[in-house]
Amino acid sequence: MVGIKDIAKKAGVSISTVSYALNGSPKVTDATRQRIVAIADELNYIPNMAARTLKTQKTKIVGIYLANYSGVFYGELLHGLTDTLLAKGYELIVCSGMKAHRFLPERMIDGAIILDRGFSTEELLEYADRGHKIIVLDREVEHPNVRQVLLDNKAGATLAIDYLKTGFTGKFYIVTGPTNTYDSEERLRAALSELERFRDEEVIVIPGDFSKATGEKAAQQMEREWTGEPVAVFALNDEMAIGMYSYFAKTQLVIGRDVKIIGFDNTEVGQYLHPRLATIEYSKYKWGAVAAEKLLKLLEDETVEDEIIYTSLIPSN
Amino acid sequence: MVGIKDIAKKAGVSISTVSYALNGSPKVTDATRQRIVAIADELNYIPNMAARTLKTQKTKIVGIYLANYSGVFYGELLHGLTDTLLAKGYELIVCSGMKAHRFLPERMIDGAIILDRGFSTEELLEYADRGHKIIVLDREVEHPNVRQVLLDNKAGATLAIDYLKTGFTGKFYIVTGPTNTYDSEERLRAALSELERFRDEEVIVIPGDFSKATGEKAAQQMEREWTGEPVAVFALNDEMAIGMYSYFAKTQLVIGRDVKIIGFDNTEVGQYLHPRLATIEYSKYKWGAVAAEKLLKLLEDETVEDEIIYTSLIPSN
DNA sequence: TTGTAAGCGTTATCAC
DNA sequence: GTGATAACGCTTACAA
Repeated sequence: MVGIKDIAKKAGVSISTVSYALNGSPKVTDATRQRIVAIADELNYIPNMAARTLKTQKTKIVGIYLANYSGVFYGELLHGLTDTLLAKGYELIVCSGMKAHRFLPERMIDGAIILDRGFSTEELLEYADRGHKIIVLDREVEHPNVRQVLLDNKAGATLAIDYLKTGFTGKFYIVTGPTNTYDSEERLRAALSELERFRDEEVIVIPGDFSKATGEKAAQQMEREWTGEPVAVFALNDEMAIGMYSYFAKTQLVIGRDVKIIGFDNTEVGQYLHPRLATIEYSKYKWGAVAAEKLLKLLEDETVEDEIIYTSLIPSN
Repeated sequence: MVGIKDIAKKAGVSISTVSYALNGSPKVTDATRQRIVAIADELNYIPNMAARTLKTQKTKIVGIYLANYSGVFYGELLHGLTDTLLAKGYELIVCSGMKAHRFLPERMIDGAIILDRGFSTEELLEYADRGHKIIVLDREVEHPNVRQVLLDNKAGATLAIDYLKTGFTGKFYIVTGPTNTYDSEERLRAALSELERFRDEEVIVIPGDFSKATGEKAAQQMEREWTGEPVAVFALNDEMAIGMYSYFAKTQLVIGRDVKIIGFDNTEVGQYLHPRLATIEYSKYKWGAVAAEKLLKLLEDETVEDEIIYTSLIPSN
């Protein structure tokens, strides 16, 4: 392996001069810098990041923790993240799995963005206490080293209920996400509170877990409980709504006529369903971009506020 | 930051003893090990990975390079990768963007898996020459430090053509991927050679780039060239086929009657289209699992063969 | 402007 | 079985 030592030898200067030259320090003349840089890439020099990190305690890498990799869902989010990180000289790595949690305390990454319920809030706070900077996308946390960029679930859920409500009277269903999930609980709370404004309605809450499978099970239950009257359902995410489409397709019940459905997230698949899945949309790109921006500011010790990502309605057709 | 030095002081032993104890060396008595381990997590000790890496030149991390994060496409692939890597004590990080290429020569990762045309073969060979181990998923490379795990595009494309051919006579279209892409070229070559077996057919090749947009443009061209006779089209990936669905939906031409389409990749969206998108399927999970397995063997200096991932047909309905 | 040298936190090679 | 101590490759005072 060729290091600055080799370059120094070949250039007839000391290693510190090489270091200065390569790091663009003004302490070195342009002439020597040019000479050193030339030698460096003639020798195919590549800096050893471990050595640099050991010294500087910074890696210029941030990690995003995702619960699972599935779904187009994350694509846009990651684009938003990388676009703003790369612009500031940072790299992004996507982490998953418990063992990768160590990246933070081991200082392999300078900061973390979390959208992963598998990362417990206690653990997260432990790292925050150690001084690590964190942005959470899936919970509320109060800590000087943690900021949150959350979806406006309340507004989204309210829009969803209002959508279902227009031109419809009858039984309401809500299919929830996993318990103790911020997004699910917020959406449920807001939906119920909006429904309360219309005292007369019956609402049945079916527990789900944001998976297609629980969407199908929920649809099955609705079929069982079918009375001949149309029903409206708010699936707290698109994934479950898609599961419901799959199930209803095999029954006599037709979506749009017997069952009115709305999801949440505006995943790609939804727009190809018949009829198009009504859903709550938000900019995943912006979500990522804002999260990255906040994290960078936090790393620079600037003052940072929490932020909300707004939502809007996409009706069916 | 607490390091082995602090533990040593508190335990009244030397740092080397602490290092031995923490790394499970047999050179230390169980008694002292227990004492040291106890002190270590009492002090909340976390090993510094930069220091260890600097010394050992190994990180136990492998990187996967993806061209873009979009699509459910990668979800399964990544699952296959992580499942087998974690089982062997390795971590996976997902890399994207040119700057992350440095992770390999900088030794931030022990090895790489590549599915990213942005990573040029020259660069790749340069790293391989430096001794880095690489698995490629998107090209053919001959090098002792590189192995390939490729799709059986030939079989897949042949299946696709045979599918289109059954019960159909008329004009054939093929919409390609970007030029110089292994998968696109292989599929095109195999498709054309299979079509040649039926001399009588006319085949029109439309250049695309695997994006939805070029699929739409191709569909537009087909509409323009429409003669009233049904046409069959092999879109070299699902993404473009989906774009074609979108376009044809706005025209008089109906898929299944006027246009027979098949894609490649079996992406999730395809199954929700009407009619279901015919496509060529393969196990993305297995693709990832095999790639990871090969890389690990390469890292252990075991002998490793290239491998092929088989494909099968999913018809429309 | 350049050189000397002291770390950064480990691991690993020696002695003891 | 345990303890000094020399690397690992780099950054950065401080000295020249």
